[in-house]
Amino acid sequence: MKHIDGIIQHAEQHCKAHGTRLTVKRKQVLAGLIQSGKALSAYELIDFCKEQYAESIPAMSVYRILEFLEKELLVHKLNLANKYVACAHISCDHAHGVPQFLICGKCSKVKEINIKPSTVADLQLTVREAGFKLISPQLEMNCLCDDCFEQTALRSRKSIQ
Amino acid sequence: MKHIDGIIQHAEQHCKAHGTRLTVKRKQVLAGLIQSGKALSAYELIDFCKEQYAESIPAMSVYRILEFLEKELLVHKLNLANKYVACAHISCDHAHGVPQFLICGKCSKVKEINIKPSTVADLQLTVREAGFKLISPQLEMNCLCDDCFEQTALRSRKSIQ
DNA sequence: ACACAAGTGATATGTTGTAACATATCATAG
DNA sequence: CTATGATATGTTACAACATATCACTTGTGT
Repeated sequence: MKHIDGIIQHAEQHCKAHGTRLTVKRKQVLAGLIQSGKALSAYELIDFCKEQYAESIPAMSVYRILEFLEKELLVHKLNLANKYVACAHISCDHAHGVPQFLICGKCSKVKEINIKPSTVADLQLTVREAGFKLISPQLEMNCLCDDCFEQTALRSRKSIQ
Repeated sequence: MKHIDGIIQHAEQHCKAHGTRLTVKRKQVLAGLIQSGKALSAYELIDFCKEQYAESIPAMSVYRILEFLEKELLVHKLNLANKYVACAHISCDHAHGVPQFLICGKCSKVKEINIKPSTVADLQLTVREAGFKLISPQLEMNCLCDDCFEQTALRSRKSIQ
């Protein structure tokens, strides 16, 4: 796909600017995540790469590569789902806000949105009052996307009959 | 401990009212969680019960029991940490608000607090606008508790010298 | 007492992630 | 152009968390 190539190129520039290298394997992993368009576990990503690129990447490497991509802010780890997803703003140059992830529990679709700063401030305050320090304000919420919601609604309507 | 016995008794009433049974094993698991006073993984809980009650409960049973206790709202699962924690409001009769969990990444201490309804409303709105349905508004955030924060601050001060 | 459902045990297996160490590749100074 | 160190990748083994399946026990209502 042309679109993905563009993103990859952009990512490569980004890495060069940071004095790091976006190697072939790293490109494959990143491209796999982008192409799949959803959150994948490390092992799902391995399978995906094997099918797409006939390239078998060992689990250990995938984890290291994901770690690298995370540091470069090209990928986010979803701790709730133990999955990884390409950053929604790879090709934007503007600074990222605090990401909030909505994870569809059925199809793993992920929507990355930005939390209203006032809401973040609210949460931060509550945390401080409770005697804790926030490590990362990244929020993750288990959801259903509207598509999957429709399907389950349909199914339950059927099962009633 | 007297205090725990009281909570257990309260939980038993709660179950009876729901037409479910708080069996011996279930009591042990719940009591273990309460007594430990922090979040435990299923396997940590097994060890804890073995030491405390000289009672070895197989992993499978513990998972089933935790699932039961979760349904009864006596225990919460912390998906971020893959751990389980006794509900902070077991002995209260008032309805629960939306729980927000602050999880200390160092010592697994967990503080269960309630989110301000207005903040919850904010989040819900954002989610709906993004085309998702919230399953459970439970929030979990990776934090450091003040104690652990102090310690790491101390250590880094030392290491500088 | 009997039948049925609920609860528990035992074993195997799946999934996610890391540790430890070996090898390969790249960049560049001699 | 090769020797060197730094970075990246491969291999194996295993730890931690979780579920599937089937068998056995116990408790409850009739």
